[in-house]
Amino acid sequence: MRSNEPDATELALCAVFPTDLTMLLHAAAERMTDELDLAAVQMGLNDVRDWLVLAALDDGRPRTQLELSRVVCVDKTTLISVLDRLEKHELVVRSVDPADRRVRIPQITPTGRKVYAKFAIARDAAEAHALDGVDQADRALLLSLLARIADRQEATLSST
Amino acid sequence: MRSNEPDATELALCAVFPTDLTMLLHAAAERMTDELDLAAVQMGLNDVRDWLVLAALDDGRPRTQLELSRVVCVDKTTLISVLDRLEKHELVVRSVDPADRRVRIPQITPTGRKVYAKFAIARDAAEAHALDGVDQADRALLLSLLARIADRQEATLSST
DNA sequence: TTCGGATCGTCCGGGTCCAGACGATCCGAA
DNA sequence: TTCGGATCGTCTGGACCCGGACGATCCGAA
Repeated sequence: MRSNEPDATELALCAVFPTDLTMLLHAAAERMTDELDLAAVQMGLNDVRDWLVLAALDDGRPRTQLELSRVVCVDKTTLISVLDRLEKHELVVRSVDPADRRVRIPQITPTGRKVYAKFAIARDAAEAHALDGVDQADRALLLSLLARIADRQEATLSST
Repeated sequence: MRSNEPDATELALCAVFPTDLTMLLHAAAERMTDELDLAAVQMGLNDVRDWLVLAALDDGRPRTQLELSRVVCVDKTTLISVLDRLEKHELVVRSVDPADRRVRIPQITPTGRKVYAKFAIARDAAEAHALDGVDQADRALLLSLLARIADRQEATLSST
């Protein structure tokens, strides 16, 4: 029950760390994920990694599992369980590369493509909702700054 | 060794999902966290939760563990292990509220304050680095949009 | 005072994650 | 051809996370 202290404790971390970039990034990502996870489970996907992998596969470009794990930033061992689940639901198939029988090429199936398309609609709606009332220029700026932050670290990492 | 395929596979997920808000939020948060985790470990903290808790305690406002767990968005059971670790390193102490012996009031110690201050410098440097070259107005816009996204969902949640 | 329900911090069980080890396979050198 | 090192996907051990249950404590009603 929240009848005792309805809003006193509800001050989210934004109230405590109003200007901390990292905190805000986390909180915002969390909020979006929560909303999308809800949509994802409704159509049989498990969590953010499922549709993340599906999204990466949706462009049809062949990738090995290792490449895929790097692209979506999921540990290769964890990726196995994701692919196992998706394959069980017949959303992807793993085919062996005839040129190199060590590697598996996960591919999205027509069913998988359909599920992902349906999910993409929900995703776009959620993102549009989150940015409701923000004009186009500001949205573009937000996205570009985020992309800049996301990419920046590659330089600092490779300097080791 | 990255001598074989140095940059071919390095195209991060921004290249795959250039316009997806949620993805970018995740990636950006991840990058910042990676950088800050590095700084945190160097001064004896464990991961993002440690300095998150420390940051919340640094304002000196007394909070119960339950309140604290809500503020920093950490499960109350997980918070216990965080506090155990911080207390072992003498960065915080748990004192019993004399008015209600059920509750514990975690408080930051002078040592903890010192460690956090040191970390805060590294954090500010990392964030300044991430936004290097972005003018003040754009930074403010970024922060406000992130805060907006982070807070937005409370409304949609409480509507249930 | 006594007592039942509510709330605090903590503990336990099942599930998940990831570093490291492993077999299978490729490829270049001899 | 043969062989040693490198790389692929998979498996496994130990650590972590969190929902639910627990004892301790508070507080209002009788």
